[in-house]
Amino acid sequence: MSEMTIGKVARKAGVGVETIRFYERRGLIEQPPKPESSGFRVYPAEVVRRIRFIRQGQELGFSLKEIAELQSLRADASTDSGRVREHARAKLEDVDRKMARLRRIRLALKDLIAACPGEGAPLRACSIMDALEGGEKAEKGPKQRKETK
Amino acid sequence: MSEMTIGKVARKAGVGVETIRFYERRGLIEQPPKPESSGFRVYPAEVVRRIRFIRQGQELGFSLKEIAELQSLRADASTDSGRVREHARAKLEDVDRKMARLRRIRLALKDLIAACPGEGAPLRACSIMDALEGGEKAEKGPKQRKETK
DNA sequence: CTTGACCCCGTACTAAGGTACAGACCCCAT
DNA sequence: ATGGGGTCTGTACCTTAGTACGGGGTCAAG
Repeated sequence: MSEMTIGKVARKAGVGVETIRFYERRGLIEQPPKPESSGFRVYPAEVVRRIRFIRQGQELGFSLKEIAELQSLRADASTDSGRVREHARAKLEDVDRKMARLRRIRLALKDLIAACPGEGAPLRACSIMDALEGGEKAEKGPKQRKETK
Repeated sequence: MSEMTIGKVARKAGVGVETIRFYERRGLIEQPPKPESSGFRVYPAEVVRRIRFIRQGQELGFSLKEIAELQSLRADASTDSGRVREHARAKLEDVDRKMARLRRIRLALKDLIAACPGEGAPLRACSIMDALEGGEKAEKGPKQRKETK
């Protein structure tokens, strides 16, 4: 039951079959065995998970190249675990940065929502940029410093 | 001091001048006044912030179109605050979804790092996909359900 | 043994988001 | 007044990530 043709994988993963072949060319998913005569790709169920991982990664702003790197990060007997660890650490920092930014945007959106009354109410003026401002160390002091050039 | 030419803005924001003009064409930054004779764009300091917002948004997986929408979300006397609130709420959910995904990837990376010993050590086999598996409600039961088609 | 639904490969086309000229203009320091 | 930067508009080109064929093979049902 865990073997599927490309079309079925595509439907399950919510992408087109062309996309799967494209990912294969890019090395994002290993090419599956094509049993003699029939020449059709036969996929293990797991590939659906991998494709979904790819799409989620993209929605988070990772390029296909970065996603490939993430996927190839694996700790096992055949890899240099030190290098993998370092690489993973770098990616982790990346992720943490993204999360920090999302948190700021999140707060800005909440500010904005709070500024918009439900039905008839005060309505404090507010934009995303203003709201972000609040979240940052807004330098209030005298504005003469640096960047004279 | 707060007025700048395009080149200076570009340097401060860390992008090329062409990029700024491109954003202008796309309506991501309003075109600044070009004082008579000189014909050069003159920018207020604020535009640097806006450009940085655009770039951060992109790193988080928002398209320029979405970023433009975010930027135009503003609560003030001239807008329909109800619509703005709804829109902001939708974006907030978007952001929350992204954060949830990042958290999963984050945990997977930590698993991976933990699986890689510092200098000589056990080394548990582990890949991103395996680590993500752990984070999800991995259905362990008998695998015969649904998707017969 | 034909027909409809899939699959194969290869190549071409798209859309988004820039990036790079070309040819001309402006400005100010020497 | 002139030369080196910087800017203007406009068009062309590039990369990433698909999407869409065209021409052909496969497979199971009827």
